[in-house]
Amino acid sequence: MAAKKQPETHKARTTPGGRATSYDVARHAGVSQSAVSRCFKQGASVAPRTREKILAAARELHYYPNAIAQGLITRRSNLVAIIISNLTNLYYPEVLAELTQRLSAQGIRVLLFSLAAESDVDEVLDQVWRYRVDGAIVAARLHPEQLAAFADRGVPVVLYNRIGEGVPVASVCCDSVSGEHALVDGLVEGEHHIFGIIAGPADSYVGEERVEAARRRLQQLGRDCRVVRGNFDYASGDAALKELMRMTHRKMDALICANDLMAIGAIDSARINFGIQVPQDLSVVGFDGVGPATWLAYQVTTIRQPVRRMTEAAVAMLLERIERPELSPEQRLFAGELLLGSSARLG
Amino acid sequence: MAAKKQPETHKARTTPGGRATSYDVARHAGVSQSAVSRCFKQGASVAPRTREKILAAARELHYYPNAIAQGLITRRSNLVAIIISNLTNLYYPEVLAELTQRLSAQGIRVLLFSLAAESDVDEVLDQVWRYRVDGAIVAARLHPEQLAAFADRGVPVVLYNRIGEGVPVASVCCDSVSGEHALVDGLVEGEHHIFGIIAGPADSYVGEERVEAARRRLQQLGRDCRVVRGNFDYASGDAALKELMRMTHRKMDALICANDLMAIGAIDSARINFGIQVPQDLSVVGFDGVGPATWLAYQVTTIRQPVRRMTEAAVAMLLERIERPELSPEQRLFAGELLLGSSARLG
DNA sequence: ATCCTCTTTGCATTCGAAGTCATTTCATAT
DNA sequence: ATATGAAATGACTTCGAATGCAAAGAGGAT
Repeated sequence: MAAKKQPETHKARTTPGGRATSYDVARHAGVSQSAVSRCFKQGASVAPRTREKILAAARELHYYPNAIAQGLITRRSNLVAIIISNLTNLYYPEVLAELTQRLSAQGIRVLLFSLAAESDVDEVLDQVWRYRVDGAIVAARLHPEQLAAFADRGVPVVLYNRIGEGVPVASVCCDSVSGEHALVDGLVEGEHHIFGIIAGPADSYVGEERVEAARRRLQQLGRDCRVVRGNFDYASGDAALKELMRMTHRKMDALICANDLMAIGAIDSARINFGIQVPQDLSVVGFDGVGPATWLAYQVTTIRQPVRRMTEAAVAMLLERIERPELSPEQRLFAGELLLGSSARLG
Repeated sequence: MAAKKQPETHKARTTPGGRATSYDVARHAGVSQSAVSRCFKQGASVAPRTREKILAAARELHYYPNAIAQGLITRRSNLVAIIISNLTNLYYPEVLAELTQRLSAQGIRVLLFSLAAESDVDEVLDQVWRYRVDGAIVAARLHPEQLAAFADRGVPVVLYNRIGEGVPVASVCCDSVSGEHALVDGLVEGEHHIFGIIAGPADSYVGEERVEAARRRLQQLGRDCRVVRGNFDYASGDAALKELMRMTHRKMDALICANDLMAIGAIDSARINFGIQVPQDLSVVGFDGVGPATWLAYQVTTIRQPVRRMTEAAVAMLLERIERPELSPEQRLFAGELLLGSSARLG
């Protein structure tokens, strides 16, 4: 009947209000705490009858293993930090949702950190260390020292759409170069002459990379271009377009934008503020393949990032590194898909 | 020199790779572990000189208190679960970012759960219990039993833009009724005659509430209307518009949409598929006040939800209830702001 | 110097589950 | 019936920080 003897420090608490512990379940089922623990561990040795008893007791007491206590003893929190700078980017929510669901499917929980300003990174990292996350997926700019901190602490990181500048880090990116080449080549073949570029903010890795790629390709093909900087949002697309129209005396006939949102802002601005026809008078291309890019009013010709494959790769790489921290940094580059919309006349 | 005597079970580990514990810091500073603990606790009694020594040692060893261990002993994880059904909704990313930042500012971390399907709720809750979150903010549909589970376990919840159907629960919502009244009144005064409504999915609380409010108001004012169901996304706005045009033999001149995204889909569809002028031939109104609603091409007349105030309230209510679990459920209703765009001719 | 109070400090215990090790149970082989 | 190995089980310790309690120290008043 009664279990041999259990340290009586754990007094009976039949869980009203408070939550049941493995001791409660053990007492209820007339077994030891160890048995309860084993019962919830895959592949442990428990007799079928005992398991039944324990599971019944657990169900009755609404027992759920305390992940906090598990984390403490196993040194595995099953938590992964996701650090994203600006969730309002329109492209990130999709990424976040995908990552979260994929990690969940692997039994891993997401600790979300959303930055209002890049300067908040250090405070965020402070918390990341405290929670002993098993790893991190980062879509925000990290200084080399910050990356080094991850390495020092043995916390695997995977960067999303950025690389460790100078420091080797695992990362997944969408290939800006091939994407921009496809766009530029198409535009050039489409007989455009005056090129404009709307760049992203200077501190954006992909922004700079895309613009550089486009610019170089244009140069290779003997085309000149004007560049104006935006900040990835709709309003800056509008503003940049106005600026470019001024700079080119309204002669610009091809516009390359560092992301879709600015492309959309520019298209609206061209049509509404200047009465310009897109794509007849002006071809506009973007990058990302966000939802609004396919809206009837825009149908932006753009490069769609393979978000599903990228997030899948990010999660896979992270999990690999959690299991085997010695794995060397690897960079995976995914080609985007050219989405032929009707915002540009490609050749 | 050496500290009196410390249980020698904690062997010297100078933290290379592994992370320093309070014992490591204690040894390094020549004090007891308790002192280290107190040093990191607000308002504890530590002599200034000792504090200095300890902080220096902590800095040197890169010590960060283990939040997992803290959570175990204090029974406070400082974690809050945020459960959101569809992050792709365009409205939620903003909410999520706000919530996350506000909670962070309060020293609370966010455990994010994003649902692919509503049926996943139970699995998610399982994890919520395991992680002993201090509370939860939920923007997803919960059954009464699921809500009861929160109450049983003493985990405070705040619902966002939904209410506990039947069960009293703390919640913040944007007032659909006053919002729709303003829109409907404006449309009626603007001399519209054939009204259409694009509803949200049947399982959306706000969707149903908005449509009901609009419908009743129209009825009060003696106007009839046709209702077609969408699912809150762009494509369904397009589809619903087509359906409504068919139903009204293209005579509809006022369209009320349960959210902005469908309003935008409908506007595009009207203009592009039917060559209808908005707002000259058809007035369209939405709800939410999401980013794209203010784009030049749309300028949707809509009700903007006071997201900042709502998230602030949600966080405040949750924290209150974490401190004082006995607080009774409260429902806070925020009036939205009528955003006069140019997608509708209001009187 | 003595006594008393208030502040510092350390010891020991606690949180809840995992896992090591030793012991018991049980089925099978002889 | 006995030996043997495998399976099942329990006692105990551990993870890292917080905290009640008692002891030690620091000032102040007398």
